[in-house]
Amino acid sequence: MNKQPKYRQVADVLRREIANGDFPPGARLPSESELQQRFDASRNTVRNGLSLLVSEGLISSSQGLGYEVKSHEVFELNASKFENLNFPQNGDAYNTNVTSAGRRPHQTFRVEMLPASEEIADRLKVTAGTKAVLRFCHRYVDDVPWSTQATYYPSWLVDGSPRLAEPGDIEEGTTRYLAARGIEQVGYFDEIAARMPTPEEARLLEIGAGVPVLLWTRTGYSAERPIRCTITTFRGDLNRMNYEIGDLTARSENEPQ
Amino acid sequence: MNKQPKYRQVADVLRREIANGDFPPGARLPSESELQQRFDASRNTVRNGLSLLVSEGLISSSQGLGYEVKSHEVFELNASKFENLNFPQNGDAYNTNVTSAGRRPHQTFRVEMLPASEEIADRLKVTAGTKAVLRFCHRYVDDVPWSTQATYYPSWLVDGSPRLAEPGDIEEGTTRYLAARGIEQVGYFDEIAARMPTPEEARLLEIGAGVPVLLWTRTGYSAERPIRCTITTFRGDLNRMNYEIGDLTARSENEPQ
DNA sequence: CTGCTCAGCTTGTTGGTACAAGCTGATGCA
DNA sequence: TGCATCAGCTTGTACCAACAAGCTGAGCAG
Repeated sequence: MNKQPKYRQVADVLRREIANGDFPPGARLPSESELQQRFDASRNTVRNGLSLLVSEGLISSSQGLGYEVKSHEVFELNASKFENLNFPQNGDAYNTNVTSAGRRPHQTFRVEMLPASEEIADRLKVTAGTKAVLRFCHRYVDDVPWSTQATYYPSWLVDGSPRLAEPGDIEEGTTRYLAARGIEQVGYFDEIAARMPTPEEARLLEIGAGVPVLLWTRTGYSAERPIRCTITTFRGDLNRMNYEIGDLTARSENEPQ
Repeated sequence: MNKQPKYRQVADVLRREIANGDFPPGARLPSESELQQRFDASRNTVRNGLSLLVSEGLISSSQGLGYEVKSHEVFELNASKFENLNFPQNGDAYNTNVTSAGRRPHQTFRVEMLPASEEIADRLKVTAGTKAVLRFCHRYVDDVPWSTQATYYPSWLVDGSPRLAEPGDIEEGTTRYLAARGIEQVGYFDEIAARMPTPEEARLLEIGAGVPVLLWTRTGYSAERPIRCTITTFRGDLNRMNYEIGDLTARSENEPQ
């Protein structure tokens, strides 16, 4: 007989009931005091069980309101379609993506110059501490924080393309602007990782407990060397990244059905 | 004056000290009772703070031992190089990948036939509930659980390629076996998501609290239709997925330096 | 009818206690 | 020497109590 601790039993029962649909997304769970009676446990024990489910990302709590079952409609991000010359700019892709989903995009933007961290310098193949230009974007969908995007450009590149270091949008898109100045991006290397958010990330993305962030690092290359590095953070529960590789005519043919 | 709750202060101070390097990866934190004295807080409060750091994936605890700062060496997974005819089988890629990193691969394997879930049926473009063959792999590196991989084949495909439904490896690789029977995989569609593990996943991957899983769903297509769907789960803290897109000669040229 | 206050619900924070259970090293016996 | 035991550390589980703070609806004052 493998006796589980009581707080785990509480979590297990509630988890199964949520999976069953007894508590559909958006529904409120019974209050802590009700659960105390139901499971004949102290408040702390019930809270321990509930906090397990919170950290699994299944439910969330708010003071005064109670515990609510989270819903998760995911947003699809087609990463293999971004940033070619015909469909040039990240910002554009974001705007069209969001707008075509019938939602409202909104972003804040800033530019700064700072020494490259080891991580960035490594990817840009420059010496750590070298100055780099950071173009930073904080994106919202329907006023809900969606992603942060930090793009770093090495200083040698900025010397010949000074508008990168100026605040404000580059209307034609950075990729096109660079191409016009002889810097053509011909390939990129993507890295995708997941982890729990830092407090800073949790604040920017308004992430509650139990929600990981997706980290997407894209390093763009010209034929000669790396020209930029973009680090994007997403809420893991609301986003999914897609890559199309090879011939997918079979997929797109059947899609409209 | 924005007074943070005491347990958050505890977490913030320790988090900064960990980031500072006061407690390097592998080091043990002071015990709960020491922290009680240092922060003049009750044991519950200290534990609350520590559990925050645990759920951020920064530290882990074990009964009798204490709290330890986690290290995270990541394993790189080049997803855009898998599964073409020259380098055919997932299993092969895993074995060579792991062996070339100087580590020891080990896997368990099983085959079963079961009705397709909605998720699988949708991707394989068959009716939900149709029979599908599941080939399931549980992979270890140096006896540490690394990933679970479930590949589903639609029954119409299995009819013409019966070895898929038989237990035991297909030596030449499933991709090559299928190609020999006229089913050529010409493209695939990848979806990558992150979330907190289910208890089942946490058990299989021996994941502690605060570690998300990376979910990699790859649907393979012939020129006509989807032929398989592979769902792989990884420990998010130990793995990173890579995609190479376009021309990356600049990257590989400089790599050996 | 409008708008405010407040009782009464909810969860959040902090303190306390007690015992269970896992680990380690010292002690002491054979 | 070698092995078993156990004291004394660690975290894990479970209980209790009290007050803070956020939310909602009832009910009262204007």
